[in-house]
Parts: sequence; structure tokens; C-alpha cells
Amino acid sequence: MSKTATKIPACSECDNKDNIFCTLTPEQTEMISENKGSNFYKKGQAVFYEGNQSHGLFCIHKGKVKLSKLGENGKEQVIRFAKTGNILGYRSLFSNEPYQATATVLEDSYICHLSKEKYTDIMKENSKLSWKTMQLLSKDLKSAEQHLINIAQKTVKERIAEALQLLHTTFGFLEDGKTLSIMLTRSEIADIAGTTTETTIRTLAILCKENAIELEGKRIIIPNISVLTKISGLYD
Amino acid sequence: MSKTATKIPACSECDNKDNIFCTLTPEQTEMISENKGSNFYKKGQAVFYEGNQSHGLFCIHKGKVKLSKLGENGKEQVIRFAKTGNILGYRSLFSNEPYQATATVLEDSYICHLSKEKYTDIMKENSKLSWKTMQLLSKDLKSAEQHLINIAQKTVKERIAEALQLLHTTFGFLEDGKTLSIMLTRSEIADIAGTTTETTIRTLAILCKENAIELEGKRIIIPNISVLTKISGLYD
DNA sequence: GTCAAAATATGATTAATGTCATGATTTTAA
DNA sequence: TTAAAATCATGACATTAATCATATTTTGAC
Repeated sequence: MSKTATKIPACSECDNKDNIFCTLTPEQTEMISENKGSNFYKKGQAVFYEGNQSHGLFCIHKGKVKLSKLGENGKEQVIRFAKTGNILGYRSLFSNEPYQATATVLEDSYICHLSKEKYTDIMKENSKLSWKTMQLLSKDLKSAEQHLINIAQKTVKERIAEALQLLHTTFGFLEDGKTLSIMLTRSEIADIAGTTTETTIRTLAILCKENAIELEGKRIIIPNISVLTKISGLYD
Repeated sequence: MSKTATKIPACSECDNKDNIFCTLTPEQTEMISENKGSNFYKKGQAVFYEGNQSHGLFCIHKGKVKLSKLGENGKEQVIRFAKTGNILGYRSLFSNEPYQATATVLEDSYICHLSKEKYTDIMKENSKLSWKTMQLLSKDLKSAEQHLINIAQKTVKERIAEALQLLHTTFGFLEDGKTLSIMLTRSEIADIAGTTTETTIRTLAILCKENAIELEGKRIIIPNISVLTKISGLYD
């Protein structure tokens, strides 16, 4: 876990405005700002590991992160993604359990850290933060359940199409408005859809042949997202 | 949704003691007691439906409930179970979204109902209830993610073995200490494990042949739970 | 720039599971 | 009590996707 000098500003200067901390008073913002730690993470580095003791929560100042768990056979399953402004590791706030997933940085990122205690202190005096936290948990639960039903009932092709849509809704497109702004390996895409690397390669080729996507190495271009939506939703 | 005269006591007299309401003051308990509604549900009846407007949350006074969602192909997926003392529908508290799942009663049950407003009013003045609610959400999220990885990575046999264990940990055994106290159809078990009815029938027969379980119609006997644990956890 | 390692690609084969069909058994309701 | 409906059971077959093998291409470190 490398630490280098970063240019992360005080929380009051941070422009991640629509996140969970937006309801804090200036004093509370100042308090977390004084107590936070900031780190730089290089692509591929882990922020925390599944099973490790939780020491607090993380806020992504700028970056992209995947959360994954290992199955009993050692295969990875991607649970969720997080991006600039999102927080990580907040689930361990409510129990003394270790982290339930491993957070891995998908591209060079700046991430702040706040201790459990500071966060819960603020929650105690700011019911809006509690409320926001519950909404966040509730939202994550909803998507986990949706992901479950997708993996349980859809074909690989539908799941891959859905995985690409998830990457789009989470990380968006590049400036050209059609190229996914995140580049993953085929194996990482497989770990989202719950399939193998080979099947993912073949399925992406099929989607390409059907003009649902275009492939330029790891770059994935989605000219028309509704084509993917159709593929992911229907049994043909 | 039938309503009949029930013998549900006031909340202060209710002996579901280890649930989310155990931190309430006597006044708060009195307040929810006065505002609750109580209903009797016959086996098979729905408490609420996925997609319907949420009007509040439910507390199972006595009974067994399954929560399920419909996939896009119309196939049901069981998300979670709930039993005496558990609450249902609390997720819709944090957003104005409709219920995300259908709650169906697995055996005749008595279930109370409390409006969103009363619950959130109490949360505002009782931070312990907020805390408990967050713990509950967090626990549900954890098991949803575990369920996801199981369905994504395990074989049908392992998933069925795991489903039986879930039924055991949720609902327990009959007085004999080895017969599951819940009786589901093969099709309902299939909907937990994310497989088909036929495959479930065959797999249960295999587990039976391997002496992991005994079958007496819908009655499932698990003489030694650790045998199932072993089957559900390992790739052979 | 070169080389090794990682990632991509593709084919052949196999295993797991879904689908369809049919009959037996159990449950439910009149 | 009995008939209808639902559930359970089993076989045959089809299909999907995993596995194994082997090139080829890309990437990253020196």
C-alpha cells in the first residue's frame, strides 16, 4: 500500500458534492478533514482485503475501484464498483466483522481514510448522515439482489451484456460518448458476469458480430446502448 | 388479504424479545402498539407484492415468510426468508420506491403492520433503532452477496445442499432435532438454489442416496448437518 | 528495442444442467 | 369420498457453457 505525497484538498474544498457527506455542517466537515488520511493507490493495488480487520471507511477522492469476493474454489466474483465520490468499507461500521470484500483500484486513485469512530461520532449528532447511510445500504442491497437474480436466471450472453451496461452506468463513456471509460481484462469481465475468461472472449466476439459493440483491444465501444439493453433483457 | 380476529397482544406483551424493537422505551413501544394493525395470513397468501406501493413495514408476530423476486422470464427467485420476530419491507423506508420483492407466507401467520411515518418518527428520537436498522440492512446485504457468489460459482448439488442449510439455520428443526420444520415444494427449493424443479428432484435423490439427507415426502430429514456443510462447501 | 509474461483467441471435447414428455403419487377442494 | 389439480419422479435428449489444449497478440519491465 504505497503512500506518496498527494494533492488532496481539505474536505471543505473537495468538489465531490453529491456524496454522503454533503449534509455535514461546516464544523463536521472540518472535523473529518482534520482526521482523515489520504493515500495514492496505483492501478492494481488493494485498498483493503476481504477478511482483514476493519479500521474505518474510505472515500474515493478520485478513482475507480472494484469490490470482489473470493469463492471457495478461489475464483473471484465482482460484487460492486465504486468511483469518485463513493465511499467504501462502511458496512463494517455496524459490526466488528472484518471487511467482507477486497477493494482493488482499477486505475491510479486518490483515496481518503476515516476511522470508524469519527464517522459514528458524526452519525450520532447528525441524523441526516445516518439517513444517508441507510439509503446507501438500501441501494446496495437492492442492486445485490438484482445482480443475484441476473446471475441465477440469465444466459451468459445476457449477463455479459448486462455487465457492460453496469460499466457504462457506473463509469460512463469517454469524451467520444461511446467508448467505455474503464478498461478491464476479459477475465475481470468474466468475474462480473460469473463465467469463465474463454466464454467471455467468445461472447464479446458474438456481441461484436451482432453489432451490439465494437472491440479495439481492451477498449469497448457501445454505439447504441439500447441494443445491449435489449440483449440483456430478453430471452430469444 | 384476509383479516380475521386475531389474538395478537399489545407490543409490550409480545414475547419476540430479541428483535429490532427491543431498544424502544416503554412509551415508544406503546406508541407503535397503538398504531399497529394486525392480520392473519393463510399459507400461500402474499403480504405484499413486488412493485406495489410501500405503505409501511411488517413485523412477523408468528409465522414463516419467503421473499422473492420475479426474473424477466417470469421465473421466481427466492431472495431471503423471514420468521417470527423478523421485520419485512423496511427497505422501502429509505426511498419512495415500491416493494422490491414479494413476501409470501409459507404457513399460517400473524403479522403486524406499522406505517413508515411512525417508524421513522421513532428512529428520529431513538438512535438505537437507527443503529439496529443499519445493522439489519448490513446483515441482509452480507447474505445477499454471499448468496450471489454461491449461485455464481457453485454446482447445483452444492447450492441445493446450501439451500437446505439455510432452511435449517432460518427455521430450525422439529422437536426430533433432525427434521426441517419447514416444508417446501421441490419447485420452491429450486427457486432458492436457482435451478429447475426436475434438477432439484434429481439432486435431492442423489443427496439421499449419499446419506446426506432422508426424504419422507416433503419432509426433509438431516441426520447430520455437517455432512451437508461438507457437500455445499467443496468441489469434489 | 527486446524478451518474458500476461492476455487474447480459437478449436475440440466433455460435463452439467435444462427441456420436454409421460406417468405415478399426493394434495386439495367440492 | 372422490375427482381434479398439483406435485413428484424418471427417462430421453438438447443445449449451454466449462475445461483443456495450443497458438497468437499485447503489454510491461529492463
